[in-house]
Amino acid sequence: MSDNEAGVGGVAQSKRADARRNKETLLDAAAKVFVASGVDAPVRDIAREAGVGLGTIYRHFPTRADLVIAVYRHQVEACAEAGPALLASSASPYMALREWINLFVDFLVTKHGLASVLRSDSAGFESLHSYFLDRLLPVCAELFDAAAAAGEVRSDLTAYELMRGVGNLCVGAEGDDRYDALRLVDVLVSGLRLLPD
Amino acid sequence: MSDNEAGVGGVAQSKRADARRNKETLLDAAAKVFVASGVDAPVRDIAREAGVGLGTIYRHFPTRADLVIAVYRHQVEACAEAGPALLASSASPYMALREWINLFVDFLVTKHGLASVLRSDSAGFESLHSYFLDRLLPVCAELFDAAAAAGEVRSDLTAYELMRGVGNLCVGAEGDDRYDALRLVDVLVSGLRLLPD
DNA sequence: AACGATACGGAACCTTGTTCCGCTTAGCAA
DNA sequence: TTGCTAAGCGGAACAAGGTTCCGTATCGTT
Repeated sequence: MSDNEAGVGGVAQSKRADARRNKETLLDAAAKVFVASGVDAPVRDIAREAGVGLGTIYRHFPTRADLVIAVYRHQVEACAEAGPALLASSASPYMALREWINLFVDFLVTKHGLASVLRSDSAGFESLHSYFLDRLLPVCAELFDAAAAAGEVRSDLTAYELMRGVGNLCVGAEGDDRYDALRLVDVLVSGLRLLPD
Repeated sequence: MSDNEAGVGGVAQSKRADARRNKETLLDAAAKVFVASGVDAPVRDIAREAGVGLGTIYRHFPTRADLVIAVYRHQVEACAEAGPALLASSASPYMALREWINLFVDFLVTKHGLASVLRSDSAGFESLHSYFLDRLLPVCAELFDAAAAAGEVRSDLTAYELMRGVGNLCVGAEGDDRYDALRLVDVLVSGLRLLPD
């Protein structure tokens, strides 16, 4: 992590509030543009979307690649942080798991172009996949275990299997209108349920 | 195939001799530059290497991608054509097979960057891999079967297995100085030999 | 030898990543 | 509140690479 980030779960730190705000704005804008135009979208488009100058982007992210990586990590982070929050706020562990998986699927489908970045052997991208797993698997496991402990879901599978299952259902989404990954995942997650009968 | 190419095994046809010559020169120059600098080498470098202007490149290959594809096919083609030629000129089918496999390995190691092109989902690159197999497997089989028929090599494996074996030995070559794919392949091919004892 | 079609070279153009620098402004001190 | 100053900002300018265009040179034919 760079020098001006708080630890896990923190938010960009900086002397000046506007700088912090801009960095956040940029990450959001970049994410939006990446979804709309793919990860190859020009830096200028992101600057425009964020309403900032090119210089501002390059101060926060020295190269284009740094921005892509930051967006990816930012999204993984957001997804990870949502886990405990949902667990605390939802009516039941199962509902929390269900909602979290929706976020997760959003991320998977959205990252579309980011997947190719993961494969790339360009400098700086190689550790993203392991980061992804390291960060999200424990979160998924926490939610899943909580639901299992509450007797709401079957427990004859692992959190890893669940994540893989969801992930695989999302493969090839986007581009095939006849295939709704979100719906399939919903079916899968419904299938987890242990109905009291 | 474009409109001004002869059929399989042919060479570029064109009204004017200089145009034909230039196309050939370009393919060679591009291959050379790709090996030296990777498939991302600038078009200008290729023009310089070939000693022609940019316009010449773009007349023969409407886009950069067309050039890459043409080089790839050109090399597959050259490799394929070499098979029967070697069979006719070599001292024995086994020696022909051995020499052909050297060419094949050259191609594999050389295509290095081209491999990434094969994976790419950019327009125009998707059919290259199947072209590769369709064209080269029969050639390899012809040489292998000839050597087998002459009793020079063991015949308890298929040409496909041989190609896969050689291909796999070449994976990860280039970039690891401690690994010499060429030598390993030589060992493998030597192992094919049925020594009269 | 002359001529028309074909091909050539490379300057010019466009897009995109990156750098640079004068101007603005947040945060602090008096 | 008012200055002060360094952190930040915007965007023009630059660099690099793909692509286009067109005046010129060359080929093949008559």
